Amino acid sequence: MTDNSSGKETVVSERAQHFLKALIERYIREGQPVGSRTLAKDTGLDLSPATIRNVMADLEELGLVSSPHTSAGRIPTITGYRMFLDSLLTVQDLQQTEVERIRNELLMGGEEKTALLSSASRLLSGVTRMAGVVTLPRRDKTTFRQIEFLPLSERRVLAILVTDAGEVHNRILNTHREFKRAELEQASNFLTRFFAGEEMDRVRKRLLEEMNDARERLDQIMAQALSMAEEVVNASESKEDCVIAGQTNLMEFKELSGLEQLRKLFDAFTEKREILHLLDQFQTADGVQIFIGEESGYQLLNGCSLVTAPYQVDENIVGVLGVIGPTRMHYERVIPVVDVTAKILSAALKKH
Amino acid sequence: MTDNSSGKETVVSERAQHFLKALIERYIREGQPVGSRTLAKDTGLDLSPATIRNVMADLEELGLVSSPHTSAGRIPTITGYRMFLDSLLTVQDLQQTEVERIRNELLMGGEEKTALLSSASRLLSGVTRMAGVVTLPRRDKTTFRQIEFLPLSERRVLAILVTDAGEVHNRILNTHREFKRAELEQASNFLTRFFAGEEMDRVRKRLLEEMNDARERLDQIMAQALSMAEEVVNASESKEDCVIAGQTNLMEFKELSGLEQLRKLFDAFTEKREILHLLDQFQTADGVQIFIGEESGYQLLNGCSLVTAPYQVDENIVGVLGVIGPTRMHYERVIPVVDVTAKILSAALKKH
DNA sequence: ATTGGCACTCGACTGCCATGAGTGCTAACA
DNA sequence: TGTTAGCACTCATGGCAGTCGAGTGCCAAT
Repeated sequence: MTDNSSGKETVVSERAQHFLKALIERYIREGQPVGSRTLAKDTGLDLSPATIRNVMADLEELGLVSSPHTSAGRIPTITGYRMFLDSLLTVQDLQQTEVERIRNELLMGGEEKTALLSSASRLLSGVTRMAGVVTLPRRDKTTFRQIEFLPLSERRVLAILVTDAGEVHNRILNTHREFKRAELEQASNFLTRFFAGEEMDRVRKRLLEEMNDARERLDQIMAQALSMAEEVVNASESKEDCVIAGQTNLMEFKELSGLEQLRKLFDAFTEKREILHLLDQFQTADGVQIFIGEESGYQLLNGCSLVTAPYQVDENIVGVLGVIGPTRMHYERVIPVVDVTAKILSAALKKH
Repeated sequence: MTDNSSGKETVVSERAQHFLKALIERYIREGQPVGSRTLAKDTGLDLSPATIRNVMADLEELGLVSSPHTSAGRIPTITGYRMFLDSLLTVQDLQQTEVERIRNELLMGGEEKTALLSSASRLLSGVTRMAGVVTLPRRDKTTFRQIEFLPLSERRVLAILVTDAGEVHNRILNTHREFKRAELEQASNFLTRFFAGEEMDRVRKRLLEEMNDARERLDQIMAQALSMAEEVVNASESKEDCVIAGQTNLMEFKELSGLEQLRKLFDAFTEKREILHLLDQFQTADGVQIFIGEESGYQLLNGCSLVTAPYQVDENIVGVLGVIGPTRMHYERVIPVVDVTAKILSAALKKH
């Protein structure tokens, strides 16, 4: 009995996989434990419930499904989901018309970068009826393009920093003395020439070095220009890094309905830092990635899954976008949506 | 029987008011219908429950309280709350130490305007454990201070608009031809001199007039400068108008726990437009205002109240801040907090 | 290998009853 | 006349027992 016709112990037989797939698909649709009878009807082969039960017992032993209590049907476990996602799932591509619809909606809000990104987030949440999330390109990967100082009033100077992604940061500086317009212009020119094209984190580092240098040379004007630059560069850093839309969609799902659970999730969304940290991990891989909440330590994502895809500008991956929803989600639909959105977004950012 | 000793029909006797107050205070604490026995113990006077019942019957007839079903205690109605808030409520001032704590926390995030406002919002939500909300000063009440154009690359110009509140708006413009730095500077100077000190909506109007004018005079450069200015002025308008923090706190309150209800509320928070519209109504009055959800048509605020106070910069009311929470909230605590926060914020903005 | 049958388990639902909190009303009392 | 005590009534709540149905595990038959 130990050595069976076509399957060793630890390998899941062809047929068992088939059932696992059917079970998960059914469970995703209905959200309730699925029993042997329903499963028997669901799958094409006509087998009796009893047969199914045997297979189920096997699957349970392998840890792919489990029953919440003795006389309920089976539900997939995390590892069951994992297997499903890795090798069983079949995704059909989107209709061309739907791709068009996504493209249109994405570009509707204008072609400006930040508008595009928040459009993408809203779009994802709208189409999938879950929470859409988009990370903004990391600041330190962007490069310095230009810096300008403008006199506002005596002792107040407006510093403006432009990055090559077309982002503009500004900050009002209170200075010790009044600066003439010409002085400021000179400083702008110098700094711009000096740093243009460098990555922001390098700029930051070099600024500090140069400031030390200048202090030794007692070069007053230089020192002041540098310190002003440093202020605006630092200020440019601590901004929003992540756009999330459609959080409230998640309230619809009963499996996330524990208020406690939901609340933590929402708090995480407003804080964003943890979400961002999580998403960063997917920055590297290219293509759609799926992440099941429980797989990480983050228990606030229990019951959730994350479907992500990186997007790029000019061949470089600069950010990640995706969807957060209950683990029991319609992957076969969500995956292509995320995929396509990432591609369209990448294309739209290229033109820029 | 119709003409009673000291109270006409429609007037609430001194004593009845006392009981109403006790009842509401109790109800706010406990959240459950309060019956005659508990109320009898609660109030100082020692009267038997039976007496209380009589008074309650009167109050019910006047529409100030109601019982959810025949053998439950009484709960205040909207009009009951209104009377309570208008004439019965006694607020004690905050401890000096607490005022200090609020001041510190408010100023913690720096003294920049937007930082202050979002600090205020977070502060309110943190102290009251409900949702804090702050409207940003309306754009058209702010006045134009300065505009600048900077060349970015050929055909791309960065336009920067500074208002007297110290806000900076910027926008990248794609132009038809290349502009020299000197040209741009000239345009900046001209426009700044021309519009400085005007309110933004007037600026917008005059810009359009002048553009027509310029077209007639075939004044190329002027026309272009004006159209660039118009673009950035318009862009400056459609920004976030309202900061909300601590939404999730509202999930704690069982009276708002209907998922449907909560969801709508949260959606309104992310949309913000309706909330903003509502808050605008309190822009005028000065001092703490209390608004009970049901009193307006907005049914999404059913079960909620709004405690607001306007804040000012240099004697002019520029915005409103406050707290959204369940109608059953601790007004005697929330009111002074909102009041003090508004005052401190006003003071902090004055220095600016 | 697959199936039918049988006993068993468990959650969900139902009806029932006792309990207790609270009310309205009436009559008695100061 | 205002206050009180007492009584009958209502209703939500919680526990208990019973039923139903979905589902399982196992065993014997095909």
